[in-house]
Amino acid sequence: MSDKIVTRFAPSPTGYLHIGGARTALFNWLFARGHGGTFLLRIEDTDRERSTPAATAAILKGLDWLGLDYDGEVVSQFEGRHRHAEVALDMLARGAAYKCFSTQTEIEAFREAARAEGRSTLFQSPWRDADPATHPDAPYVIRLKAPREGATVIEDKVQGTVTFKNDQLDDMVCLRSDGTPTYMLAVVVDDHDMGVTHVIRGDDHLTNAARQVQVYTAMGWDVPIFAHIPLIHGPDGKKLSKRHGAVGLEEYQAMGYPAAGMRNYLTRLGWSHGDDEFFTDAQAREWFNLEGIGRAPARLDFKKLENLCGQHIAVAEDAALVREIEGYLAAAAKPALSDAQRDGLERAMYCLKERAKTFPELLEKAEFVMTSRPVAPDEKALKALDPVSRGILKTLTPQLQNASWTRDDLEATLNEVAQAHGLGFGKLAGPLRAALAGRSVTPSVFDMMLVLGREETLARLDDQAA
RNA sequence: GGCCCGUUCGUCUAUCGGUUAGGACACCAGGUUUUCAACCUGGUAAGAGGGGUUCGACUCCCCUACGGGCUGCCA
Repeated sequence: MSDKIVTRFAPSPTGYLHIGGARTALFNWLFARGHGGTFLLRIEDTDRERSTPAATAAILKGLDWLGLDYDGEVVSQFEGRHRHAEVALDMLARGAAYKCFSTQTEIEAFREAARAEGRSTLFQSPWRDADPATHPDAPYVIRLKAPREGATVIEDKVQGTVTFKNDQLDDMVCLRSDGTPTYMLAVVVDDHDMGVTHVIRGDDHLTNAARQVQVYTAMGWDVPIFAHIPLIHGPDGKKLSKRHGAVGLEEYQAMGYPAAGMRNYLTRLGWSHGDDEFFTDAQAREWFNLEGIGRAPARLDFKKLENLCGQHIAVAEDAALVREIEGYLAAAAKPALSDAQRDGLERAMYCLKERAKTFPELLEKAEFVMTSRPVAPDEKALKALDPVSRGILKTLTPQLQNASWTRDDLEATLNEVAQAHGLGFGKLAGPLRAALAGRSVTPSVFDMMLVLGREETLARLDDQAA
């Protein structure tokens, strides 16, 4: 295949960016970027009732956070409505479509009767072969004159060859009675006009694909390559919904997952490249292919997400992490970092990033560098600061006064002190940790001393010493 | 109801007719340890059920069960 690959993500702006939609976008992006292709974004806003600018904004924000950049301008499907109508009229002119004057109440009655008799509820319009001379002066929709014999076949890259008998497919509405196009028509026209070569989308569109192929055929257009990917399910195997917790991508940012970890997890969910679990964006782009996509729906597993996120945090650059954490704080509506905190965080990052899976966890361990004197110990820290321990801290100060401030020397000094008191190092580390951080969960005491520096360290010890 | 898709350890998956069915996360046990995290060693754990086809099926076919999707002048 020498033609350039063009993919697209086409969400409808009716809410937040669904986690499943985000994965669909990711697959399209990965496929395009990995093959030197183009990744387009089109907002399916033909449903004027439900589409909102806020939802579009949420989608853009979500894609931006996930790091999925699209080529060109965002396409509004609604704005192409005249073009869509033009195609509908074209099909009408060439006899591939027809005007249907059946009212919605008539159709409803037809379906009810069909249901009652156990017949197929697919609507069969009496106007399909009507003589135009008999057309009333009334509102009408334009329906596709779909073939009734034979079958429509989808060659799907994920689902394989899927055959639909044409008598199972109805004459879909292309143009509504108010003259606006339906989604079914609009996708086909837009995908064709935008030169989309690969349609990668949720498998809830698999049946739709058959109807859409009929439009391509009616217009004599090339049918794109389809890849219908399985939907994501909740931990209980049911379709993912709000009762499972987070479904909107923005919630994941607010929970403090790094975007890189999210990308890795989402890529690996339902797609595989041998036994590779943890990979970089570059590797993902290089490895991603349609063949590796599974056919069964996958369930969300937060533990695995966390594990992957932890690995990505560990290998990320310090400055980049600080920036991403600031984004997290904003998304979670938490107080922003002060300049001093930002500096401290970056200095301490080297010892924080290897022990956290999420940003809240990282920030918890960063507390020692985020607070300023006097440090207020929490309950657990207070327990470590009993009178005896406070006494030991006091004897520590002179030793530290003259110690050279390197990890090795601090370690040696502290071990000596512990021995002098006949204690294991653990007994000394507890109070030290409490005095330095006011917390019981922190990086190693040596790292804290190094990050804090001699002066601050001694001051904090002095605050708690007795 | 009709049509379509799916079903390997708890979870994500490898396998593409011949394997002691592999890996990762999670879990359990032990080790290490300065709290947390990490790390080391070992372990538990899977082909939905039933029929075929075949010398041989997780792999191919059929049926059933279960899950999902579509069946809109929603997308």
